Amino acid sequence: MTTKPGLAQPKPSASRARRERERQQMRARLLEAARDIAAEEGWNAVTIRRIAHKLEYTPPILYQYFSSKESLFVELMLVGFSELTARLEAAAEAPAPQRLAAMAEAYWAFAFASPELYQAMNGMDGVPFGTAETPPEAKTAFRTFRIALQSIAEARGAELGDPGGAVDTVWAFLHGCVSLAMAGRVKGGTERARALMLNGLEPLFAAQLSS
Amino acid sequence: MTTKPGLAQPKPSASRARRERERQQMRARLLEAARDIAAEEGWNAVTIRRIAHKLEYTPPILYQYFSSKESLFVELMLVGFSELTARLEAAAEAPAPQRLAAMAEAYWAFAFASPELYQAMNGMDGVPFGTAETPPEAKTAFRTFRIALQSIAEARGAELGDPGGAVDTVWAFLHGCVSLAMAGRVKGGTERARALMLNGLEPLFAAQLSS
DNA sequence: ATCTAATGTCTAACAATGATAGATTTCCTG
DNA sequence: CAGGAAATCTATCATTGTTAGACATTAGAT
Repeated sequence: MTTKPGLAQPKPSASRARRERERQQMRARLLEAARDIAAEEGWNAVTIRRIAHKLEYTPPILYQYFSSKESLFVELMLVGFSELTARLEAAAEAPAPQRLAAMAEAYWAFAFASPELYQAMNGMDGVPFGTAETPPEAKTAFRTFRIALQSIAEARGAELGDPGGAVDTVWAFLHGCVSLAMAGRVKGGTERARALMLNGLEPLFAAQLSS
Repeated sequence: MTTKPGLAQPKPSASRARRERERQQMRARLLEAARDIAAEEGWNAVTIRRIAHKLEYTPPILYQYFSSKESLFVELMLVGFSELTARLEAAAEAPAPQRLAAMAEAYWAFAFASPELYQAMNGMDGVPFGTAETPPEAKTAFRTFRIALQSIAEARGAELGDPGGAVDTVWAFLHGCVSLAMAGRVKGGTERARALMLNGLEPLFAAQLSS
């Protein structure tokens, strides 16, 4: 043995990189398959065998890329936060007077464009969240939101008394509106729920301003 | 056959009533067992065999009282709405100036006193809600809330521009706060989440007043 | 070019789950 | 007491997530 056998140093040889890339692609394909099935038939229909079959593999293949079915769900949750962040960042570019509404509409649009991801992020049984530490993808989404809210306050010549609290408050309201709407629990349907959300947004935000 | 065999008339004979009563008691015991297990170990641990074993029965017993495991969940959801209604009604007795906060605290207290029911009511995968028609238990909770909000508005010499919309809006906010807090996604923990909820409540409600 | 070791994938099986059919017991009613 | 209905159990099913071990393929060193 010419080298210490303990920790295999990366050895960035020729095709080592390709193998790793292919591995990541396979992970992505598994995630996409699970997501597609969930989007079409709901999370109950997402089974290991269905995922594997969709890619023309056999069931145990999943465990070469994820430690369990649940860990695949967790990863999809992170994908969800990333996609949400992208939409929030885009909405933050809106001119200041409409920026608040744009953020809310971005949140809403994400939820209804990808309900399967939204469900994976919120409340789907089996996805722990607060139990472990908050994942960085969620922190990023939160930070994007905070910066946007602060910029809106600034544009009004005020500032947020408690920026973190303001984000939590607004986020909770948006989530509540989406959650009830998605469950079909708002009388006038989703269109009305969206209007109620936009109505409540402004006073809720204004109350977060200080000085 | 002396009578039409089609629809068996009730025949309210002697002990027929007791049988029916016992049947309802057994249903209640099954529901309670499921709820207890969920409260102690989470909904994932609620299995047909666990429920039956807890009552010293064999698994198929459940199907003599419920058409499926899911239908038992749905029934527990209804129990949840009933218990929530009871708390809301009690809170509606508070003096007008504190009544709004009392309603919110009642909602919060219910959620954290019976998280297993709260989860069964909201978002737990496998419990359809908006799909079918809204169950009467949920309508009752909603109505209790609406009457309370209207009474608060009246006490302030105003009225709600859109009573139904006001309830949906406030409800969404409360649900969002509880949901995020329960998932451990509010920075300062549940105590802070509760404070944020109470802070946001007033401006959100005030914006629902008209004239 | 060939041998060896690692990597990827499959076959076969496991225990646990929700659910059903049919036998069996228990209990009411006539 | 007899007959039937109601309640419960035994045994079994297909499906689920998961693992162990065999097989094949490829990478890297000789």
